[in-house]
Amino acid sequence: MPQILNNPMELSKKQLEIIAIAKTLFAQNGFDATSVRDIAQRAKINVAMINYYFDSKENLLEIIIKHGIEAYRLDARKYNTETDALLRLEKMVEHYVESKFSDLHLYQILTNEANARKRDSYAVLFKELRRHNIERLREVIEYGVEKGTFRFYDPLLLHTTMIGTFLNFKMNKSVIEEFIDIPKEMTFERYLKVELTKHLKYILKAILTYEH
Amino acid sequence: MPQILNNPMELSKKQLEIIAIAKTLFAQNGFDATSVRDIAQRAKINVAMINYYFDSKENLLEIIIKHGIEAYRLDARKYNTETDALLRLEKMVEHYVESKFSDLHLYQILTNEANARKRDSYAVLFKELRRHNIERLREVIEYGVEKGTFRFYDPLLLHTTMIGTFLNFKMNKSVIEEFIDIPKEMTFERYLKVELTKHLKYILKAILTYEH
DNA sequence: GGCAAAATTAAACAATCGTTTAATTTAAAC
DNA sequence: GTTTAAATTAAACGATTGTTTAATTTTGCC
Repeated sequence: MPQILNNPMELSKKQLEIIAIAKTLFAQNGFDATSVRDIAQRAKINVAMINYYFDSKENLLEIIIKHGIEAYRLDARKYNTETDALLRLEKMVEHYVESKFSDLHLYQILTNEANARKRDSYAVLFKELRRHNIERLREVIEYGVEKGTFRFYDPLLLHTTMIGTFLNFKMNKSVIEEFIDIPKEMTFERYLKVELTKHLKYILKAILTYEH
Repeated sequence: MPQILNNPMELSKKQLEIIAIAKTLFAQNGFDATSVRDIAQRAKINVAMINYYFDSKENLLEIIIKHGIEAYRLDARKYNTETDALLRLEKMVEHYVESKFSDLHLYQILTNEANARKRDSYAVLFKELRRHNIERLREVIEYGVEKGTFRFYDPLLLHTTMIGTFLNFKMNKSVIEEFIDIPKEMTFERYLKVELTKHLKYILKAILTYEH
């Protein structure tokens, strides 16, 4: 008699532990290249427990995504306090990077799987999330235009550049390590976060204030 | 007695046909989610022929990558004819987008697999390619700086933004189709190429001429 | 036409996959 | 302490995986 998962947010400690391990493996090796036995071994549980807890491997992925996706939703209240358009933009970038870094593994899974599995329910969730964030970006741009600080620029294109830069930055760890020597006292992730924030602020300001 | 593949560039018609089909499937579904039987069925050949021609599925992937990766190498002669720094930058972007679009499927495979399989030989090739292209970008930037047209900006970061924007633009087909209505007489790919080129030119010019 | 090499086939291989079963242990409730 | 449900286990399930085998067909050459 398996435990029924009516509410995906009500997860036991053991389930959260399995989720954390599965998330890491899915992000590192991909969904298909990760077997339920890999997960079970790392979590020190019996293989059958995964089906007992999550019904199926596919459903485990769905629960992982549904459980974490809200962390990536831009919250306007986090930056709308700034009245200066440039400062508001900067604050939005900080909030944006912060939210992505809150769960890097999940975001990698989302980008990998949501594109390979366009049919599934979480692809819809991902799309809705993207639409939400593009709208938030549009608001910040239009605010700056009203204030006379910005020229208007397509938020869809800007969002594409932001997401793309973020993902590529994160994926190219090995290349970056080769090109730049990171201060000893800094972790790579910390460095990534600081430099990415700086870079994104710079390019967004440049694009939105560019006189062509 | 299988045919030995001493020179990966000497491929028969049948082999090229298999490669084309495998490339599409690997890009669409991922390497692991594509079975050799899927490939054989689509190519209308016996499953054993894949091992006969390519030794193994893994080796097929390697041959696909090695066979096509050179198309992505930036060739300075394609844009160095321009003496104006801005025009040279624009020409480089055109050449850059053109090269990526010459084989979209392969580029998707590269980004998906080169990150999941850091150990393999083609990951090294991919890294070397990236290094080459970053250096070409650096030259264009420094040329503009010498001419007094540009301010210097880190080519690694710029390259990250270019690649990332490109990949995300390409992956988000469904979102873009929702936001923008594409002229009936235009294919989505064509639209993607035109808009991406325009966008990349704009943001690069903005970043490199930004007065902060 | 005969012959050797290459190409192609169906079938089987062992390994691994996600999942289910049925038995057993643990935990909670009374 | 007994009872009932939940948790956990080892084992097996059928399906699919990449690959190999051994037999057959096709091809190119003299």
